[in-house]
Amino acid sequence: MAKLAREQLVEFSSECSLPAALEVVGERWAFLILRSAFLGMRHFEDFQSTLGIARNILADRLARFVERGIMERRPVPDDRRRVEYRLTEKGWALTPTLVALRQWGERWETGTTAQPVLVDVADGLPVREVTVQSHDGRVLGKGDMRWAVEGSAEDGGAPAKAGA
Amino acid sequence: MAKLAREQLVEFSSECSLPAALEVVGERWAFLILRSAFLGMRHFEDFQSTLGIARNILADRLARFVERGIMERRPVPDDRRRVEYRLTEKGWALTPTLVALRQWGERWETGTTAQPVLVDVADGLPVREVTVQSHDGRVLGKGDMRWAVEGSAEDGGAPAKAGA
DNA sequence: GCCGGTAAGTATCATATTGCAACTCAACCT
DNA sequence: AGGTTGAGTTGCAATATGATACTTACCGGC
Repeated sequence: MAKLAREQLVEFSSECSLPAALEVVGERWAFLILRSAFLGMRHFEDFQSTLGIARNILADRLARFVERGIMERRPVPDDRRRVEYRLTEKGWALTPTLVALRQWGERWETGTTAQPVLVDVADGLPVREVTVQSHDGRVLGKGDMRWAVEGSAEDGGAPAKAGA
Repeated sequence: MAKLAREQLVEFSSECSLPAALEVVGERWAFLILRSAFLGMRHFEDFQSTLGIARNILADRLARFVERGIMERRPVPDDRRRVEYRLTEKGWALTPTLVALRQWGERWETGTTAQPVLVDVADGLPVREVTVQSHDGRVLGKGDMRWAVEGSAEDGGAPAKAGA
């Protein structure tokens, strides 16, 4: 990726949506709680006992998730002690992020593929590695992409319309 | 995604590589520092001034990144006060995660596409949305994937061996 | 309609992490 | 020499996290 001028970096820093995302999922435990939710967990006690997280922290995180629209909190009609936390569409939309992070950990940290594995329901085969791809689906490596500003065609390429 | 038995969830929790990944990039500031590095920043003062992070924390994060193999620290020969921090291959491998997170923030938090945008150097067009895909490249949505254990086919497949 | 137990939290206090500002210290610049 | 820059430390205040204990509402059996 080509270097940018320093002013552009500063600008990027201030208006990028990464900080916004991190405000929601950047705290300790956030991804781990989400992972449990992705796997089907829904109740306070389940999150608590499997993760070993302190109860007050868990309560705080769940409340924040609900507040930020990542999870929905709803009482269970059958048993009025129980409450269900379930992912909203916004929450499910974090799947690629979570999978990418896990795959990175497998490749570069643990070195092993852990169970269970995420597979395609259609054929039971494991999902692909999550990658950054061009508009037409080519997998892009480190040298194949660059940061571009607005409609500036930089090296003569087509005007970059909003998208990344 | 289909639900898993509770035992499987617990097992997953303990051996999944997500915690391993989070140990490296799960702290506050980690992704923001990485973002700056992806954009081409290399020096302590640049990270510090653009991010506004406390100097001691920055020093700590950079040292940890180096320790974990995400960045490489090397003195600049021309000016022996200066030090360069640059991403290793392992660090660059976090690109999909970072891009996925940023895209999520754009879609669900800020609602706008921020500058600069990541584009394909070949044609200058913005990269695709990062998605989870099947082995043959179909984009998989929430209902199109499930967690499966070992080489077990569909439901009731081979006995799920624990461990690994 | 009491009793032991479960579910989802709060409250309290100890420990860790972060943030801020000032300081060091070698190296460069003039 | 004297001032400045780059890359950090140091010391202390402000937050966040963690470990228990406690509370409240509810269930199911008797």
